[in-house]
Amino acid sequence: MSESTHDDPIDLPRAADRFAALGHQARLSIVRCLLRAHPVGRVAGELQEELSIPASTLTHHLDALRHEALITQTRQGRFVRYFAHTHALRQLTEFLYAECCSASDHSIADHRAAGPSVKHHPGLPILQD
Amino acid sequence: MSESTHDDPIDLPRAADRFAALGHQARLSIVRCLLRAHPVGRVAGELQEELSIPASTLTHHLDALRHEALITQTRQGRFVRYFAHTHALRQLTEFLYAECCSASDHSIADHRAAGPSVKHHPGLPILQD
DNA sequence: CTTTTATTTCGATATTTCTAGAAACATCGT
DNA sequence: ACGATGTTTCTAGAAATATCGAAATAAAAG
Repeated sequence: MSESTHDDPIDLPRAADRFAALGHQARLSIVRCLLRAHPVGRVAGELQEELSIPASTLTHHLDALRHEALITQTRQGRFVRYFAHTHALRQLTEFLYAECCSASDHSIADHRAAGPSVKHHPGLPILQD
Repeated sequence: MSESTHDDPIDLPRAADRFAALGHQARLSIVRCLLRAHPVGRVAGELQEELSIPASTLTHHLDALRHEALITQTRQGRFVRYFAHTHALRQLTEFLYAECCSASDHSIADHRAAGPSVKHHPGLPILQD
């Protein structure tokens, strides 16, 4: 029990790149499929069938995910098996969660409450109610 | 204790669009800034100063985030104040986490170990070495 | 009502990303 | 060695996204 969720916190530019990698339907499908198949993984052909896209397009997306270290690959004979890189994915959720957990959900409901008012110097946006 | 984190689970195309919205350095910076400032929020001018980008570019990114419901806005006199939409952001982390939590971290370390062999029909991808 | 401040809209350009066929490469079975 | 199968590389056109100045809009201040 030494390795619960010990992180290297991820930096913002990297997080943005990784979010971008997930920001495509085909690639997010791949990642979800690999997470569900974890730790067995899936070979490229299986992914291709699941996604119904041309092989070259699939490879392109797999490269993009691999470049961001969100998945890994290994050759098994004629097949290439892909795996979700769960640690990298967890880092990503934690990037948001770290900031998000302390934020309670006031904002949406009471927008109006956010009141401007009480201005000091003109030009300085004060919040306060 | 009624409203812990009860979700509408988010569907994949929407999740992909939202990840894409986060997949840009400027926009991720905006979101992080708004989360840190939550629930006070930030007016556009404050965000612009923090990011050091032209106003029109900032608006463009704010529109993109708003279109994906990741942030909200409200006018306060001459100012427009922006807020993180924490629920939508949480949904997004949960989209990954839901699949990710059950996936323990075997894959990276023992790629080679990937599993049993026993090939049946040629053409069926079996794992194992 | 004119000016000043805050922000958005418009428009045009630059850049990146996506898509997918064809050809190449890798490995297995015979 | 040959043929079949699985996957990647190459290529190029199409589509989407990013950038930002200039003009337009909104609201307060003078």
